[in-house]
Amino acid sequence: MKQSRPAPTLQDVAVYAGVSTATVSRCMNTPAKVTAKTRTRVEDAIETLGYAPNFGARAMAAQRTMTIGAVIPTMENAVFAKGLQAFQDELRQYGFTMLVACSSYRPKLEAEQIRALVGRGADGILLIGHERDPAIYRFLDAQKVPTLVTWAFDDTAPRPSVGFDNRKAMAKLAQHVTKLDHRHLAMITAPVATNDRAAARLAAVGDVMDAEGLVRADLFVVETPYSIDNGAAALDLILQQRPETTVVICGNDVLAVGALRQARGMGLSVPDDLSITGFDDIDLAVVTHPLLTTVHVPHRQMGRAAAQMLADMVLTGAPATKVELATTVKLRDTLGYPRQSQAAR
Amino acid sequence: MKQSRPAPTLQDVAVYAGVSTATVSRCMNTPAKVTAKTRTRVEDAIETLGYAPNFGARAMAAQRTMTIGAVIPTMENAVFAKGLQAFQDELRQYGFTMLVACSSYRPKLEAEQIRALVGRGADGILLIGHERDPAIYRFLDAQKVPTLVTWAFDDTAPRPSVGFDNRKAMAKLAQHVTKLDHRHLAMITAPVATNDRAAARLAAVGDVMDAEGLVRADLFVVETPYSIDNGAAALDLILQQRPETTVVICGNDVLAVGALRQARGMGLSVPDDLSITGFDDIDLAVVTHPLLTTVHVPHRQMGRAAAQMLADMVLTGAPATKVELATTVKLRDTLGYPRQSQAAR
DNA sequence: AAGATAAATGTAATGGCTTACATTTAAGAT
DNA sequence: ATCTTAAATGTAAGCCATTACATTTATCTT
Repeated sequence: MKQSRPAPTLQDVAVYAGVSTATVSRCMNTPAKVTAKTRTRVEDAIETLGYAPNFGARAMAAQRTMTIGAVIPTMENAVFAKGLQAFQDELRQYGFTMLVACSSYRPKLEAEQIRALVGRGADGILLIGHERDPAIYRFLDAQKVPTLVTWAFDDTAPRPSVGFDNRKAMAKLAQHVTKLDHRHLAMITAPVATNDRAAARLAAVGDVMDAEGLVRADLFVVETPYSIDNGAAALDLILQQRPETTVVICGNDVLAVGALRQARGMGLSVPDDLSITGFDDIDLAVVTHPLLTTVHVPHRQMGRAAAQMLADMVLTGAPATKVELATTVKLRDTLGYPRQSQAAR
Repeated sequence: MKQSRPAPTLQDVAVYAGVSTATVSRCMNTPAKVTAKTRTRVEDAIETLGYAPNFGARAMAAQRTMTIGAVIPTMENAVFAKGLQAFQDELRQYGFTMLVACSSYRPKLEAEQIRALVGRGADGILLIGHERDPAIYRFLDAQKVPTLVTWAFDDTAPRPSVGFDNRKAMAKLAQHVTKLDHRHLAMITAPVATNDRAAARLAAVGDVMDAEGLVRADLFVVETPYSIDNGAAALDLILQQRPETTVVICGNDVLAVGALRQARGMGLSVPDDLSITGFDDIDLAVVTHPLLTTVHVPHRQMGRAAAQMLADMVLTGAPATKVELATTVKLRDTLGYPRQSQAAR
């Protein structure tokens, strides 16, 4: 068991190299302050002893960890994976290391993980979406850990954030839909209770319906967790309950792809018999047939921008700001005119 | 800056609650040993002060972190994301926390990250693939950190591992290919230099060619990094250089999907004009048209099994073992007879 | 009600590293 | 050669939670 582990310490290295612990420490942190000769001697000692600095001790002594924590809902969602990869790559430029935790969309778990990350000495925290128990924000404030919210942009929220306005973005797409004269809309969305991005996208569709003289309450909504199969099942349900539906707006590409598969499996032609739209513009969207109409989100850019901002906040105590990134509607091949009004073409 | 951070300590909590630090510590670690009354008092203090235990100090004092480190090539690859998610979920059952780092297929970076993870007190390490600088294994041994290799299985390797035999798995698929009478094969693979899984898959195709009386050296190979676009470009190159090619075996699904897109974009019918196969069986594979013939890898199962094994190794010092998981060839719609011999159908 | 025993709590040493400050060594000036 | 001054190195205090051991308090016997 671990107890028996006699890992070499700074002390051991110092003795082996015949210098003081301070010198060894300097070799690792401020090499310029050490003679080349002693440095090589120390480096050799480190190598032969197989020494690795004890991070806990270092964090405690230095009061700084050069670590940023990120809590995302899940790694399985390609959008987070992509954004996070960019975030990490950029962070490395600043000398930071990233720690990830996944909350599986469970608020309790998220709170726990935030605490764990802070306890681990994270110098800054990256969070997805604004909405969470105020106690968490209070905690973060008490700990004075700079926190950045991403994947969402909300002018009214008090926190710094780098993201896009989910409501605006989805509204843009929904406008395209209504402009094509669709009157019977349905939506497949991720569960909105613990996901403010999903909720915003759903609300956006309602907004547009209102504006276009449709009845918001007429929108048929199916909530289901993120997966291709669930998207397919949801479409099935929609067609059963509301066969008059002409367009299915999906809260994300994965659900849309599932819906698309199901529609085609049922012998429907997309978009001639039924239109389907997605959101995120992940790789999936450009390999389906027909190509998915969706909303492009600049995941990479978002990750990179978030890294720069958070690094700044931590390093220079930079003031909190809000950055809004633009999304673009990608009109591809799954959105067309509703079948009733095809003559209007 | 961080320096000014007066985060509450155990001491602060103890004072606030009017007890000793030991009692506070016990409240958190062995609540049964504390009176309900004092416990609530302490918990209140923790809540109001916004206290979070300092992980570094805890690790140092307890000599154990309940943390497992994982180093994967990249999060952007869905297979790792999926496996890792399962790994993490299972790990939580045992009370462990997972730390992830991404090496971007750069051996130097991987070594660095392994060191960092060990320094962070990881009680165990999960690695992808066997092949790496022996110095790393020596280091891990010196530190006595249980290490598990996954995503690969190799009887001859001395380390414990949970995975599948990439060579065998690809050979099974290649046999299906040759059985269909393809004689002009090409392969699109990830760069093999720092990726033993990719190398094994490539080697497997050669093995089968040899066994079938083909000339291994005739296999036209294109190495390119993981991305849909790269897969597309590679197909283009193949068709330019070896127009007689009848089947393109891809090292993974992402490359295959790119190749598929390109083939169809060039007006080729798949599989009538050209066969294409993938590897991994990720979501992408079942949304393309036609459906991708590929090798199914039990990512989730692998993640779960790895978690159990590694947790055991850490907790009970369980002896190192090797577990081989089975893969299955998914014959879907992108593999058919070569065009020359269509008459043979 | 006294004594024995168990439960609850407290005391203080410990772990590995960084860094302010003290000291030694080397380089440069005359 | 001698004295300044700067560079290199050393000394030792502190960061914070855990836990063995000591002490106090509560519970149970008889």
